[in-house]
Amino acid sequence: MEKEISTEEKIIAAAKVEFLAHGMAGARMQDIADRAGINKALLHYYFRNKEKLFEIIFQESFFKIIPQLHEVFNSTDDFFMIIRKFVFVYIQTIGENSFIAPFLAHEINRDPSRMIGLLEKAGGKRLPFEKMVDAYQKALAKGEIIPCAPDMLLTNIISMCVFPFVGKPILQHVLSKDEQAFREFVERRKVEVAEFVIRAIKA
Amino acid sequence: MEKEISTEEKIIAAAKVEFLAHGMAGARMQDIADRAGINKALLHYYFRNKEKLFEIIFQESFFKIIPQLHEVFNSTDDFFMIIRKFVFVYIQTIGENSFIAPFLAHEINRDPSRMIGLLEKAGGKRLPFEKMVDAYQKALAKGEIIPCAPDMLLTNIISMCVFPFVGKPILQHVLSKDEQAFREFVERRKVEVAEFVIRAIKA
DNA sequence: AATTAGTTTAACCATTTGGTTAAGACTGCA
DNA sequence: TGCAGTCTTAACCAAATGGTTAAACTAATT
Repeated sequence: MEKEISTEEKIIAAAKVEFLAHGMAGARMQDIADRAGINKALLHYYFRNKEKLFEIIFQESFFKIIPQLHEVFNSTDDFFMIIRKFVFVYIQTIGENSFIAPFLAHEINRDPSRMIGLLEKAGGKRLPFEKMVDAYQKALAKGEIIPCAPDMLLTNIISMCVFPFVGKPILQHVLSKDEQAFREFVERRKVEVAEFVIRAIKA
Repeated sequence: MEKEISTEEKIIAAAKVEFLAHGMAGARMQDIADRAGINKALLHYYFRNKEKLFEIIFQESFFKIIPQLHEVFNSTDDFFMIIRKFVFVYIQTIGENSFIAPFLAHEINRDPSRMIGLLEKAGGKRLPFEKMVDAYQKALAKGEIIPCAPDMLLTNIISMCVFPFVGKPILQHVLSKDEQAFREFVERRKVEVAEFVIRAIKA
């Protein structure tokens, strides 16, 4: 039985590779067409123009690594377990699509309004942080953690989860890690980052 | 007494703005010329081509926020003070040039070899990490800290210092901070990140 | 077989973009 | 004053790039 990949799917896949590698400005429609095994005219037949095609890739990438937050913070686990799960799932997800983080970082800095538009349209207005603050306050009331600004805490956690992928080439070089060693490093971080955070905030 | 800004300086300043805002692929030579108040031919008279001009901006940006590491780790301070100084200086430096971090992140991911070439040419081959390991081992021997992988520790510290600038638009939105609030947030981080790290590793 | 709608292609077009040319202006200096 | 080197400009060029057109192919539908 065959795979049956539609032309549209081939285009999307090719566009993803090109846009993630070179960004909106650096990607070439001709290269996308070549990679998809079609010609430029067909590309424009399926997706009117570069902007439209980019929008699709951006959106798909964005929602692949942004909104995992909600579910984790909804659970009835204690605060430390929430942190463990959050870190694990987040590093796992980004690691499976490791080119997305630097791509999004660049494109969002270039035009933040695109991201804001997406969030406003799709999401129930920025719940994740509020949910996280709730969990934090409960833990504080139970005396499990020391007082610390939740915005600081969340920023620290996200930074440690995301940055290794954005700064991968620098870290790889500074720490003398080849591809294999870097993968193992990321694997360890799935649990060690959480323990690091917990040691920093436990009462 | 006049300012006396040479044409060359005007070009560099203009190129910096355009390249940092749009990246190599997105920046336009015409825009750089316009911003510098000259025409394109003069631009090419001073800097042969786009690549050459980009190289200069990249290099200047790179060495502005990368090698602060050396000096801090050389001091005779105890480990905790080293961390405090490192975090403070690093966030301070990046904060003063807040567009450099996302610019470098993008360009280094696009072509890591450029960074590696720069480091090999200019630096005494990746000392910072070794220096940091030394300081770590001394602190461990004195029983000041618990055992923890130095590569993890360094990655955590750098992540928390750098990421807020790379992911600024996202963080700003998630945490509902306007420009002013974000500046104050960064200001607080200059000391709080270090204390966070210290709590996580102290014996 | 004829019709029709969706799909695919080769050739073409207009604009943008990095880069060049040739000539003029300004400067210090003999 | 004239000369030489530096600086500056308007006009121009070739290639790349996003996008279009019109024709042709394919597969169901009548």
